Amino acid sequence: MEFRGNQVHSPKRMLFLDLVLSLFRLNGLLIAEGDNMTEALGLTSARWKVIGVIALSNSGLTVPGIARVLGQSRQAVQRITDVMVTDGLLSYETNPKHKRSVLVVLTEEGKTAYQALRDVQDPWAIESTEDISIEDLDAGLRLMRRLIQKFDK
Amino acid sequence: MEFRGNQVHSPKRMLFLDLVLSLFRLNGLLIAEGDNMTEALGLTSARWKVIGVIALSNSGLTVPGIARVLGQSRQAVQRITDVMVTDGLLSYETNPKHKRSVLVVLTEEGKTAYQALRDVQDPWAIESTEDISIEDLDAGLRLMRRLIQKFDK
DNA sequence: TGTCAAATGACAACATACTGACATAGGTAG
DNA sequence: CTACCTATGTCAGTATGTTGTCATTTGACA
Repeated sequence: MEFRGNQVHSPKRMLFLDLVLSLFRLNGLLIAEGDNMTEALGLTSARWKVIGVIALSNSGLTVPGIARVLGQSRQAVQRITDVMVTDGLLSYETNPKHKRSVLVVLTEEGKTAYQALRDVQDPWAIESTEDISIEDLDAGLRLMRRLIQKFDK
Repeated sequence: MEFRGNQVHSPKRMLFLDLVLSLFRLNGLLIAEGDNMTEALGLTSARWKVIGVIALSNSGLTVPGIARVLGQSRQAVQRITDVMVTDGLLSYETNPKHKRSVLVVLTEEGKTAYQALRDVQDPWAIESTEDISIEDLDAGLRLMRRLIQKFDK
């Protein structure tokens, strides 16, 4: 077979693959940003993701529930939450709706950590978007949600 | 301290954090898509990322160079390329510009794998964007590039 | 009620990725 | 040319995340 490394690319296809590569790259950069930002708080990317999801939820969340929000396996979340319970950031509470699947809640220490997270995250979010219009952000968000809906089945 | 979980959020800040969370989610979904797509080819996400970067580069790439494109640590890329050399997909060639830092190139088997990757990736890219306009894709790409430039320092 | 598929917890094996540390090569300023 | 800083290869340790498996619980349905 001849190597067709220079074959013709459809513009739309190249655009989309560029988008995917950029998304991979930005994903890594954002995790690094978050890690740097929360380093002083003793948090890591895996931890502030979990804290964020729990803090934003109104009702109680189970481990598989957190995993569904984050799009990760329940085992990965379980491992993180176990460590965070040991560290005092989270606690497991009995779930009236399920005998085995407990609810994950923030302890007082966890709430303090979330507040500290907010205190660094808010200025960061403002600064990061200071020269980007709300319209551009909204368009980007809508595009990603369309793609998420397409792939999340 | 009182828990301020319901405090006021600035619209732009919420929009941006929504965008970040969606990006995390979409990142995971795209990797899963790629893994499913390339499962039959014996590739994994880490591998098709490396193959893609090498195939798209005109000049030779070193391990740290691939890492820079992908936004990953050189050690992580080194581990992947070592395995891929063992498996016959890649080979290391002497770098005229550097005594120790070799160039990573696709072997014939690697080129075949890239072609097989293209054969499944192209229809996927077309199908994934069939109801999205080029303008929307381009706007999303420009937004991500702006953010990448902001964080990549 | 009895049965069975789905959800969950628990454990294990593996893949991926980061950081730190140290030695060597390359490039540059003096 | 020397000294110094950066880039790179290499090894080690750790964190994160996936998949697979099995037992138990839940919920729906005949």
